[in-house]
This record gives sequence, structure tokens and C-alpha cells, in this order.
Amino acid sequence: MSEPDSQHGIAVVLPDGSELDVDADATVEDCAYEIGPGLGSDTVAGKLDGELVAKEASVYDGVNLEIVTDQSDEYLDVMRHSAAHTLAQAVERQFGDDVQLAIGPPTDEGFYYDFDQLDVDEDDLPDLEAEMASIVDEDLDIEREEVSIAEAEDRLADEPYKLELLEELAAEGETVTFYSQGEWEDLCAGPHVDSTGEIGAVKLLEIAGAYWRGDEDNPMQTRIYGTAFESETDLEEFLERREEARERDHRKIGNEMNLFSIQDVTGPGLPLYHPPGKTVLQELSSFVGELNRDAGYDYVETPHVFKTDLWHRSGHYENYKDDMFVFDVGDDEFGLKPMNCPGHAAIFQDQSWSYRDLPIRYAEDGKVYRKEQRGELSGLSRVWSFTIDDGHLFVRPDQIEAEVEQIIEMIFTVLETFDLEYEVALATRPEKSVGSDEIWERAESILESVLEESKMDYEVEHGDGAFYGPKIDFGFEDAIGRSWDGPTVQLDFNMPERFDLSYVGEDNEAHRPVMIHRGIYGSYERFFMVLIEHYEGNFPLWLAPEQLRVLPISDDNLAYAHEVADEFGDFRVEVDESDATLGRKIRAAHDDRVPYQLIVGDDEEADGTISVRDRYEDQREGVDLETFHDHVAAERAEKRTDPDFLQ
RNA sequence: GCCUGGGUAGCUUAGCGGUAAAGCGCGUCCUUGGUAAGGACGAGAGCCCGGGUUCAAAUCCCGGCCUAGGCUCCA
Repeated sequence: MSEPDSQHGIAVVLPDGSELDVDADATVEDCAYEIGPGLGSDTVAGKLDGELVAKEASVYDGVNLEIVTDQSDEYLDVMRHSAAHTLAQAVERQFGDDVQLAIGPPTDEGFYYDFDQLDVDEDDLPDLEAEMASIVDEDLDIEREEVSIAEAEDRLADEPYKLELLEELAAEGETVTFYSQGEWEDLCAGPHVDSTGEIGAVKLLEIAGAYWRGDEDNPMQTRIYGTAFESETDLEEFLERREEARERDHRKIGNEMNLFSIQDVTGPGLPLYHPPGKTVLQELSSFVGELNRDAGYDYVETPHVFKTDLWHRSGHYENYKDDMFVFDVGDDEFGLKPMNCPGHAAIFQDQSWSYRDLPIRYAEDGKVYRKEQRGELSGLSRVWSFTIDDGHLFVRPDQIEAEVEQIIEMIFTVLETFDLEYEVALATRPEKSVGSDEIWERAESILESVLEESKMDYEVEHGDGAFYGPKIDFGFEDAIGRSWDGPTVQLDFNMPERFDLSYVGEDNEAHRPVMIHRGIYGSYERFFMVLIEHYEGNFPLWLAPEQLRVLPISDDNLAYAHEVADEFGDFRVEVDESDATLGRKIRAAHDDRVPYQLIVGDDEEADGTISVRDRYEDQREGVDLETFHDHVAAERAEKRTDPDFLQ
């Protein structure tokens, strides 16, 4: 930092890297006015070293300052925060002061406010929206006020949750800030817009329960979700996008395409795969099977049920029992497997190994069972029974790096094949963990260097690793924006200890191998969900349950239609034999998301050709059977995303 | 598990105290039709389950099950 010009002045750093000299007691707003009066009057809030603050906040020497105006990306957050306040004000106007306030922040998509002692249901939302609209119409000034802790306690006497927050704030400083609008005020760090009139189009979306501070032992509060935009048009666009996302929901498409069902009689979270769905899963399995074979994996198979002796040994019984299905058979206790690793460790342990044998790589499409909380179950994304494309490697410490690299490469191959978007996180040592400092450090630095080499963006989640080792997680988002874990690579120093795994080293001594857990898809269920939503059910040819459909124009062409189908016998092909018009048959094929339709009428029959139509409504007539066969065979083999014969 | 919605025909939904509806799909027939819904007729519903209120319950009340969206955890 350069020395400020005036003796009592300080310098702040602007986004373009230039420095601005201001008085030592300057606020964000003062700085803005210093830059220009237009910017000064437009200032809504500021960002100090990336943290959103009120425009009244003081700046300090050397801070990176960004001015937030109604043109900034952050403006929506500020405005939504004010909308959350307005919601709370509307609630207290309609339900009285006995309602207790918790917190009300903006979120990625809108805002929420948590209340206690509030009995509200969805029928009340329109009234609350109307009340909010009238608060917006009243154009109440939103005023910021710094208040001593003592006075704040006084003002918040009947707000127990606010008092709890205040206790923590008291440890940080002498004063806190209040924001008021009209008759209503709230303990709040801000920032906010200047008046309720600046809040644009508001919509309340949902009521949900939420534990105070997310802790199950705390009281459950009533959370009202809403969103706000600057204009009605923006709001309508948002609602439309939300509706479109629902159209992509894998549960809806799964039902339409007869991929799977989850039925009351069979139990929750236990999906049944119908023939079309199983077809896709088999294709996925053989794809990863090829990768596994190329990478030197050996397939193994383990039962779904083991005596709990195994789970005691692995530590699952002690740490994971609540999530396991456990039952007695005679005098013995058994459990459905929640993970495949103990079974694989048991296979490894069953013989002696030389350092020359390692790495040993076991693979299994292993079905596991986890007793998740009922309220968490959802479609294929969270189920009780699911199949992991599991792999467990038993490696020497010096082999970790090469193996992790190979796994990451396999994961990339898969993600690129499907053209998926994902996020990557490196999870490091948690407080409670097993293994020496030395091996943790080595393991973490290996994972980190592999990530660095791969040149992908990733986040480090400190302390988020498993107790038995660090891991790299790949995450996906579903149609409605929730994120889910997919591919994963985990190092494990614990299981080898528990199973007393060893190999004989060059020195003729027993050594402890390191175990690597990895899933390329993660779970088939979740990956299937991601794919269904990613493609909106329009699977690439190689995955499509029905790849080709022959549509005869009239019954007279039925025999020829079957001849054509026979020519494509190495594909999943059907003939539409229904008594429907051609238009109807085309419509049905589109609805069923068949990649290619082969239309055959008298013309085609006469010269032994087909008319090829794809899911984009493009069509070519008089296509030679062999030409088309060569094309689709290549399209399938190369796992191309879109049917491209006509493109 | 907890909070707030929802559960009516194979699917999507209407009905919300008084004889169970519609569209799609399905079946039969007519039609043999050249590019995203040809026509007629028909079958198909313990209105999620159990209790209660009522002359009368799909509808109101209570309990359960399932489901959607949240909260904590996880592939």
C-alpha cells in the first residue's frame, strides 16, 4: 500500500486497481461520492474485500472497495434482503407481534424468513403477498441505526432468537445495527435498499419447516420462501424457467418413458426398473465395464447380506448402524450391505500378496442399502437401495499417485462422453481421523497435485474429508438446482488396519496397503437421474431404449417394414403396427423420444429405400439401407450425443 | 424424523357434503391414410388405508401410509 496523501487519510483500492485517498472516517458512500456525484447518489451498498456491507459502513486503509449500485449483480441480493424484511413486516401486521423472528437472508433464487409461533399455510400466501405489495406502495424509508448492545437487548426483549444472535454479536463489537421501515424494525447487518418502494416484483413460493440454525435438536420454525425481481417481466421469466425445469424432472420423464417406478407396495426408496430403464442401465454398465477392463480391474461379486461380524470388523456397525438394515436369522445377526468395501477387503484378505502383485483393483456393480430418513427420499436421487459402480484398489503407498491419476482420467472420459457440467471439491482431513500426520499430508498433496495437473477448477473443503482419508468429489446439479455427489475418489487408511491387510515387501516384511475407493458414476441411480434430466429423456442413440422405429405408411407396407427392421436387427428397433395415420405414428415416435424414425411407403418399397426422420423433424427420402446402417453403427460406437445423420 | 402442500381411471387433472367427470392412453369397428393428434363406439375408479361426524362423505374431523418441497446427513 502506498502512503496516503493526508496525514489523517487512508487509501482504498478500487476494482480497476487504482487507489482512492479518503478521510479516515469515510464510509462506502463517501468514497462513491469522491469518485463522482452520480455514483454517490446511486450507491446502494458496498463490498469490502468481497464482503457485502451497508453503504454507511466505514472503509479502512488498503481495503478493496467495490461500489454496489442498482446496476450491480449484488443489487438483487440487497433488494431481496429488503423483501425478506417486508415479508416479516407483513407477517407481523397480519399475525400480530407474538410471532417470533429468526433470520431472513437472501438466497441464490430469492429469500426466506424463518418464524416461530406462526401458524400459517399456503392459503395465507396471497394475503401476505398483498400486504407486502401495500408495504411496497407505502414506499417506507428504510433506515439504518447503530445501537448499543444494551439498548438492543431492550428492544429485542420479546424476540428470543434475536437475543441469542445478539449474544454472539456482543462478543464481536460494542454496537449492532437495526434496520427499520415504518412501524417495523429488525436486528440486521444489512445492507438494504433505501425504501420499500424500491422492491420490485415479489412472489411467495413455499412454506417449509426449518430447524433453528439447521440443528435437529433445535425447535422447528416456519420458513416462508419467496423471490423478488426488479420487474414483473423478470419474475415471470423466473417462474417460467422454474416450470420448464419441472418438465425436465427425471421422475416425470421416467414415468413418461416407462424407465422406472417406485411403488407403494414395494416400499419407499426402492425403485423398480422397467425394461426401457434397465436397457439404459445396462449400456451404462457395459461402458464403465470397458473402462474398467482397460484399466486393469478385475470384477468380483459379493452378496447383499453379511453377518454383522463383518460390519463390526469394518467399523460400520459402530459408526453406521442407524443407517443399516439389520435383522436376526436364528442366533445370528445379519445386515444388508451399506457399502461394498468390507466385502472387497475380505476378498483381498483371503490370500497373501507380494508387493509385485499390487495394485489389486476390484470392481463390482454392487447394490447397497442405506436406511435414509424417509423425508429425504426423492425419485432416484435419494433411495434406500442403489447400485454403485464400485471399485476398490489395494495399492502400495508409492502407487497412490498413478492410480488416482488413472481414476481421474476415467472420470473425465465419462464426463466428456456425456458432456456433463460438474463441480469438483477436494475434502481434507477432519478433526476426528485415523492415520498418521505424514500419510495424511502425503495423501492430500497427491490429490491436490493431480487436481492441479488436470487444470480443472476445484474447491478445497477443509475438514470435510472422511475420517479414514481425504477425497475428491464430483458434484452434479439436478433440474431444480439441487446438487448431488457423483463420481468420487477416496483414500482409506482405516480399512486396511481394521482388516489387517498386508503385502510382503521387497524387504520380506509385511506392509500395510492403502485402499482407494472410487466410483466413476457414483451410483447408477443418481447418474441415471442426472442423465435423464441432462438429455430431457432424449438419450444419445447408444443409450436410447428404442433406437429406431419403422413407420409403415399403410398396412400394405407392413411386410417391407419388417424387412427393414430385420436389416437393423443389431439395433433396438420396433415396427409401428398400429392402425394409425402417418402423422399419428410420427407424433407417437416423437413422444417416445425415439432418435430415428424410418418411414416406409410404396415409394420406398419400390426402390428398396427408407425415409429417415430424426427427433429434430429433419428428413431425407430415398436413403439406402446400407448407408444408414453404416451411419448409425458409427454413431452408436462413438457414443455421439445427438442423432446426426441429417445434421 | 420434523414442517407445509398433495393422493380421484394406466397417465394428467377437474369435482370439495346430495347418482363419480374430462383429455390422453387402451379395446373394437370404419378408414389404407405421405410427415407432430382421421372418425365412431366401448371398456376402465374399494375417489390411498382405518376410524369418526352426518339422513347422506371423494368432499368435513382424527390417525396411519405414500408422495412433493424444505431442515440435518449422505452416492
